[in-house]
Amino acid sequence: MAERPKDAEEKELEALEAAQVDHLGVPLWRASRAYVGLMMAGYRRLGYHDLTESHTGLLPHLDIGGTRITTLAARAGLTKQAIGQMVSDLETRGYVTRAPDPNDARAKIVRYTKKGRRFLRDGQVVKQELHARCRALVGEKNFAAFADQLGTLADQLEKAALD
Amino acid sequence: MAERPKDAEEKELEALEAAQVDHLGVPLWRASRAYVGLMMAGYRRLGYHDLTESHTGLLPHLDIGGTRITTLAARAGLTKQAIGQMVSDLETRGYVTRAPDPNDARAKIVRYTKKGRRFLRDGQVVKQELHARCRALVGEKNFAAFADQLGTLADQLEKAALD
DNA sequence: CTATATTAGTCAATGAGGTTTACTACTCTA
DNA sequence: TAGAGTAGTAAACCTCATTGACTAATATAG
Repeated sequence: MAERPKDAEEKELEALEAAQVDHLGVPLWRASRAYVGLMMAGYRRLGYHDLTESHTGLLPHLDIGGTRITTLAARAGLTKQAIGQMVSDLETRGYVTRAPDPNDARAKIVRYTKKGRRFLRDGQVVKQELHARCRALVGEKNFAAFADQLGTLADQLEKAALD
Repeated sequence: MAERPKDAEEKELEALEAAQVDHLGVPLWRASRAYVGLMMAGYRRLGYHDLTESHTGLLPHLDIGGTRITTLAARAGLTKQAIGQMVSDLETRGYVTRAPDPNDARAKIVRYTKKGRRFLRDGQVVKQELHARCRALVGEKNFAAFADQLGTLADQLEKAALD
């Protein structure tokens, strides 16, 4: 290995080393992770230690008037089984209740409890703080354009992912 | 419930409904998810069906000259146990090898196999395509600024997450 | 030149967050 | 009114990553 056995391979390695481009996926992922982390930290500071990321991701999809499992699944982009599990968790922890739908005996309606509504209210504060922080980081002037471009990117990439 | 029992609660609900702000976390998460999805789809189109997201996330951290498990863990922001598992997976699938470090008998050095280098090369193509796609979506003119702002946001949010 | 602390890596158990497959119960429609 | 479609549940499994406990090798303080 020390007496120059393969020049071709060496060249290949150098070429690979040079080609390491950093694509948009990296900052996108890092920003997303950090954002969620800060949100969870905010919730914990307010005393919500029993909620995981998936819980806090689900709750905003729940309408004030109550929502069906299937609807939640569609909104969150998950299977209804997954939502069913989360709802059970949240029920155990006292944030939501599951009641039969008077209009359809198959369906059940998930609703906030009082504790759930309190979380929702507190959550708004956390989100607004974080949003303001981002606004400051990006810069007041650029923020609107940035948010708009990010939104477009998310929309278009999701559309592209459907092939 | 139909004869106006609680005006206070009704008001509360209305207020909550109105307060649903959409924060930056949502598009950030959606864009990140879609991006990764498209990358994986690209890899699959090239015939890489045996690699998961975590594998493709790890490989770029591996230097051409080989890298220690601990170093990989630090770069990826994961525990060395987690990296150890992934490396074992990738070893089984034939993308990397694990060799003893001649300078430190405790350590092992993870290196690409020929198959691994081929993946790295193909991966560059996939990433470049996707990057170009994003560039077009955001707009040629705005792209540099956008990428820069996104990078800053990621950096700062990560720093903020350290408290 | 030991005694001790640190570092590299592994093993095993566990947990979070989902998925697929298979099923029951109800509703809608032809 | 029979059959297709829809709402939800149950169970088994998968991926990704964690914590805790451990071995072996190295570095360092006395």
